[in-house]
Amino acid sequence: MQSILELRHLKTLAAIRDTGSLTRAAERLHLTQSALSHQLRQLEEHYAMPLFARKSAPLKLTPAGERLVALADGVLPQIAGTERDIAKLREGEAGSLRIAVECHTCFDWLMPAMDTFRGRWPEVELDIVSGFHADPVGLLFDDRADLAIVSDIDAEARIHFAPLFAYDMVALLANDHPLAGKAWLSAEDFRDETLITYPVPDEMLDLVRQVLKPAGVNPKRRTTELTVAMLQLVASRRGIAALPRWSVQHYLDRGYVVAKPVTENGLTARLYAAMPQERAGAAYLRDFVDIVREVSAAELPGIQLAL
Amino acid sequence: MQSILELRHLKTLAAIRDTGSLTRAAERLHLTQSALSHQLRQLEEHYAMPLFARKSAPLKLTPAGERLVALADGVLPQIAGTERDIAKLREGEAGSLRIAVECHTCFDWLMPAMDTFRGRWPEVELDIVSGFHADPVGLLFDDRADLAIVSDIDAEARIHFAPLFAYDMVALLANDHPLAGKAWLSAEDFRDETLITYPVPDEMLDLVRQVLKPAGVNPKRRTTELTVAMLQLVASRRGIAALPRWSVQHYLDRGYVVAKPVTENGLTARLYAAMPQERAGAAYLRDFVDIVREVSAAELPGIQLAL
DNA sequence: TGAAAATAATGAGTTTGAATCATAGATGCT
DNA sequence: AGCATCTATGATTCAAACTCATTATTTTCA
Repeated sequence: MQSILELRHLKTLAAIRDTGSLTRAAERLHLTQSALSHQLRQLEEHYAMPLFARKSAPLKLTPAGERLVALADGVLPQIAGTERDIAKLREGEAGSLRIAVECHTCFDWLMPAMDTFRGRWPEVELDIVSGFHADPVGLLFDDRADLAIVSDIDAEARIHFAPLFAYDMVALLANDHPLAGKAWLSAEDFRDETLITYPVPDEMLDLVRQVLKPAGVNPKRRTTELTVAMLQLVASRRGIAALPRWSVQHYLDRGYVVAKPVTENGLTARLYAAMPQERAGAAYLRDFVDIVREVSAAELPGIQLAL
Repeated sequence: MQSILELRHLKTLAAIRDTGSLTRAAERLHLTQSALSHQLRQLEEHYAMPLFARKSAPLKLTPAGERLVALADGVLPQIAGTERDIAKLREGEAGSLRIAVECHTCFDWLMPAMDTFRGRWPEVELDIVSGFHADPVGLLFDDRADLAIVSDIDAEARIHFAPLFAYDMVALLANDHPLAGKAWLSAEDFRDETLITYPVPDEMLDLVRQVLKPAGVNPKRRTTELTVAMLQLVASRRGIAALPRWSVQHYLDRGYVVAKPVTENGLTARLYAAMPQERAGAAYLRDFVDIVREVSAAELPGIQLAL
């Protein structure tokens, strides 16, 4: 009558607690909903107790379930810590992580991710390659950066692209803007407007690169460094901006401006971490990618981890 | 490239550290040596590092192995604690554990086992049924005890016998005793000696019940309550005693008296915990049995857990 | 040092059981 | 009510954990 409990079960329980449903937990663990249901049934049979109050959404834990989740919260970080320590033994404590960033909004999630990383890998030299570069991947080849945050994959043989997350870009308009009545905006809608952007090359603006340029639309421009300034200009009817929905959700909730999808199907931006192929196996680089995904999923509303 | 580590591996590593060999660890885990060897190889491949320094006995851990064992030491008790808590949720905190003991030497391991038990199950009423009873199992039927420590299994249908451990009984003689030259003692050797025992009925003395009585040998007796007093009498050439080897190892190491096996193959005593069948499933009773086995294996030299 | 004994590693074969697939049953939402 | 979403169940598949049989290695002891 020995224990059947394995770490697998603890990971499942923690995921269910985090996501509130078997289906979403299964997705996160790259398993099927059925697999988790079977796991749960096995545990409940073994302990001869229910672990979740069924017939309720979100799934609610029983005291026994709570106890197991508390165990998971205690144990899983210890496991992760040990595996990091072993990677350090294998690869050495040190290393460098110079991050090249091309997008302004990236700093919103990059800072907390770097904080977490610094705590876990204190010996790794952590830095941001300053300035906005038209070709951040080039910095990898020149050994001026170890990792670049990019928004598309160019088929570079020597570069490994690790998916981070995806999110919707939305166009922002003044509440009383004539286009505010439309369900979504087309490229043509931008032709006679002023486009408010960050001061970066066109190739780095998803809206321009993926929508306006292909349609031959090239509106007037106005630039600013700050997201709040862009919102201020939009609200003052000085033009239209396009930003990640998560970066402006706060202002949308307060009715400060309105958001419209770009094109009928919306405009989805995808972010990747680009690394030199031969170093992509390094534990601290892979852990950085994991941290970014964790932190972003927790802090940015409405992003998708699967892309 | 996610973790393959499971609790199974941690249990294996801890067992190897405790026993110092794959073979003994496998025995303890009720697996084959081959299974553990495969497990280890899998782990070492996954971490791309050796976990043990081969070509040495006892097996010596590498730093990575040490780290994993440290993890096991941190995690496994948490698992056990959680499973106890769940059992308490299922069966209630309370209960009673009145222990009937028939052997004097049992107190040597019973006290520390009870201490550990009290820490883990503070709500269970813990008691020793005092006095030495000729039929401790009878106390179970009368509901005057919940568990009895006995040295043999009578085929009682309503009683469950959980094996505790086995050990060798040895005869103790003064260093210059005439029989001290023999390799082992037969029943006949006792005929003209004085047998020094605890003051209990003959049925409770393994030597008498299993060796002397069958051979029709009934030597003179002298009794005392205390083990040290028995050793004192033996050393003073007042007679021969028979005690568990583990209980007198300390004195043997110091050459205070000499020990001889009884009969050519020795006299092996076996201890069992007897419980009413219908209550044998209770988590705290099963945990008590586990605690006794753990504590005894750790404190009593030369006992066997498998019997 | 060399032979015998003990222990670990290896590879093939078997079995277990964890996951998936397909589907039925619940539950919640408008 | 009825549709959409989520969970449970049973059959099936498949990976991998274990055992068995054997070889290789290490330790012990004459």
